[in-house]
This record gives sequence, structure tokens and C-alpha cells, in this order.
Amino acid sequence: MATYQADDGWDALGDPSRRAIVACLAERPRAVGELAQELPISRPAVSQHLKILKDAGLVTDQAAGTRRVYRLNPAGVAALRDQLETFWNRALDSYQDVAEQPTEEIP
Amino acid sequence: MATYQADDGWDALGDPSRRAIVACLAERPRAVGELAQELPISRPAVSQHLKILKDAGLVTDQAAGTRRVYRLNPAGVAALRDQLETFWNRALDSYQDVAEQPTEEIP
DNA sequence: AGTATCTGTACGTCGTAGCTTACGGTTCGT
DNA sequence: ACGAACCGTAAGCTACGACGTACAGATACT
Repeated sequence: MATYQADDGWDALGDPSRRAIVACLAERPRAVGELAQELPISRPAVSQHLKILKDAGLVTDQAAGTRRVYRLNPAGVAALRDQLETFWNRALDSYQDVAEQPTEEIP
Repeated sequence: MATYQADDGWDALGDPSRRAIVACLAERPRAVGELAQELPISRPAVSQHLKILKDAGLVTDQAAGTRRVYRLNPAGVAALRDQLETFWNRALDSYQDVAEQPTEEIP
């Protein structure tokens, strides 16, 4: 009963730094150092965030020489989008009984 | 450049308890006490979470006698959905150059 | 009026998430 | 083979957020 079964993809996007990383990767795939260079946090911090995003299925990594290129995972993003879609549809049902109870707030 | 301009609607959904509240309200509008009764946290805790969700524009409240009924706000949910849509579209652009760099990972 | 019910807020506590620094491992270049 | 560049992980510290308890306000009921 509405236990939500979190993929913890939401927990991943709950942090502003991680949202910034996702926004960067949405533009173009980048390496860890490149990301750290555009963010106000250190490179190891970016590395830790990327691990969380990867576990959440939001990004994928690929070794390229000594560097490691991360890119956004459309499947993970689509999963979250579908959940919002569900919430949106159910909320519409709750809204089709607007003014079900007459509001007499002002005596 | 990818500063993300957070509505902090994401910060609101970053907490598991708040996601559970949203999931409950997606089914049907409820009062504070009803929500607290279905969640493993106290009533004041629910009240604090509802304040955050309200500030984020994800829920709306309505006085009903001595109770206060909260319901999901479809507009706020749709806003988050649109942002994911943007990420998804941009990621598709990043994906249409798959295998741009030949991977010689195994010597 | 008095009481009961429902709610919001202040406050103090505790856990934990995020960050930096330091270190070790892997790959490319000379 | 040596050094440089890039990355992941461990340890440690700090700060913030979530929670419960206690209190105050508002409304309905008798």
C-alpha cells in the first residue's frame, strides 16, 4: 500500500551536485576530470557522485585510455519519467471531484 | 551553462518519507493525521514534510473544519516530468554518435 | 463556556550524507 | 623502465536534515 518501492533513482537526484552532473552529461558525455573542472567540488567528490548515479542506473561509464567517459543513460531517466506519469494520472482522478464538499469557510 | 536552476522540487522528492507521502496523496487526498497513521513517522514529522512539499509546489492544502486536507498538485508533478523529458531528449543526441571512438580495450 | 480534536511550530538530539585530503592502482608516453 | 596523467577508494571531519517531544492556536461540539 503505497510503499513506493524506491529505485533510489530519486535519492540520486536528491542532491544538487548530482543534478548538476546529470545536466552536464545531458549535453555531452564527459570524463571525470572534465566534470570536476566545471563544478565547484573536487574530483574525488565527483567520482563518488558518479558511483551513486551509476548504481541508480542513471549514467553509464566507458573506459577510454587512462580516462573514463561517463554518459547519461536514457533508460534510467525514462524510468523516473514513467513514475511521474503514474502520479500525474492518479492525481487527475483525485481532481475530477473538485468541490465535492461545499466549502463554507466564511461564516 | 548547465546550472540546472533547481526548483527544489527534486530536493523535496529526495526524501523517502516525502515520496511515500506523495504516493499516498496520488491515490486520494488525505488529512495530516491520516497520512501519519499510514506512515512509520510521527504526525509532526508529516506536517514538516508537507510544508516542504507545499513550498515545492507538489501539493496543495485546503482547510476542512478542524482538519486540513492535502492533495497532489498535478502542475508541480508535470514540471518535473518536463525536465526529465528535456534530459531524455538531450541524451538521445549524445547517443546518436555511438562508437564514435573505436574501443580497443583488450590488447 | 468548557472540552475535545486536529493541526502547526519551536527546540534539542542524533544519524548520515557530502566534502576534502591522502594514498594506491592503471594506462599512456618517452 | 621511469615518469606523468587520470581515476577510484579509505579515512576523517563538518554540517545539515529528519525525527520526537512539548507547547500553542484554531475549530467543532455539548
